[in-house]
Amino acid sequence: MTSPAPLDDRVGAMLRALAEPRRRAILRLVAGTERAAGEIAAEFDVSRTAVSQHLTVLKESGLIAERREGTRRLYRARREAVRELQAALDGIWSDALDRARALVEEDES
Amino acid sequence: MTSPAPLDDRVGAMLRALAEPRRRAILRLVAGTERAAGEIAAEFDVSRTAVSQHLTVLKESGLIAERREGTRRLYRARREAVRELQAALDGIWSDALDRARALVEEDES
DNA sequence: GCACTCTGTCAGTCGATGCTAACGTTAGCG
DNA sequence: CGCTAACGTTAGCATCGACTGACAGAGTGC
Repeated sequence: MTSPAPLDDRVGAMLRALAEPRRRAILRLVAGTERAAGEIAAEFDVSRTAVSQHLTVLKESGLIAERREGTRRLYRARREAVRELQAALDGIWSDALDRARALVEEDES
Repeated sequence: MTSPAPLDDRVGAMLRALAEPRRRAILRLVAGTERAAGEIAAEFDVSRTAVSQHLTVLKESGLIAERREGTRRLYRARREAVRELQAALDGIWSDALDRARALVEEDES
């Protein structure tokens, strides 16, 4: 499977990563185009350190992938991860249906 | 339109709201079934105050709707809001395509 | 009006997190 | 090997956000 860690953990990690505006901007930047860390950092008014930390968070959430090439590190957005997140959002309602069914059974007992 | 506030602000508010595990649990709880505030609070081991604040955050993000009935306040998840969020996530890549096109034009100049 | 219920709001505490500055690490070049 | 470039990592600081306890308000029944 694609889930070495529990699914809700990974979804939570992605949502926490996306909660930060700057991380969303970074994700948009590496969507479709692979970019190097310094290249990304140059786009923002914060230190490279801060951007590097954001990249770490995004990477650990699975939203971006890292590839090394010499001293450079290239990043790209993982669309599959976003799809997984979108599916999990749908799951909110299917879980709700399960609970509704359970309630009905309780009433019938 | 459905957007009195800029779209990215609303998306950001939703993501920030969903970043909190307890708020996700609350959202699941009111997905499909309308529930009262106290009823929701009873499901968790935190004070009603905390739950009330979570409900406020969720409401301001647009993820849930509030309806008053007597002294009670009933909450339900707004699936439309989640759909809007999912669409915004897709938008990450369409924006990327726009940028890619712009880059091509630059190269051609 | 009085009491009781259901709920939101305010003030204050404490841990989480985003930031900067200084340092460590790895790859390539002479 | 020495030097530089491109990164990540650590320590320390400031702000944010989740929580609790005490209080306030609106609705219902007596």
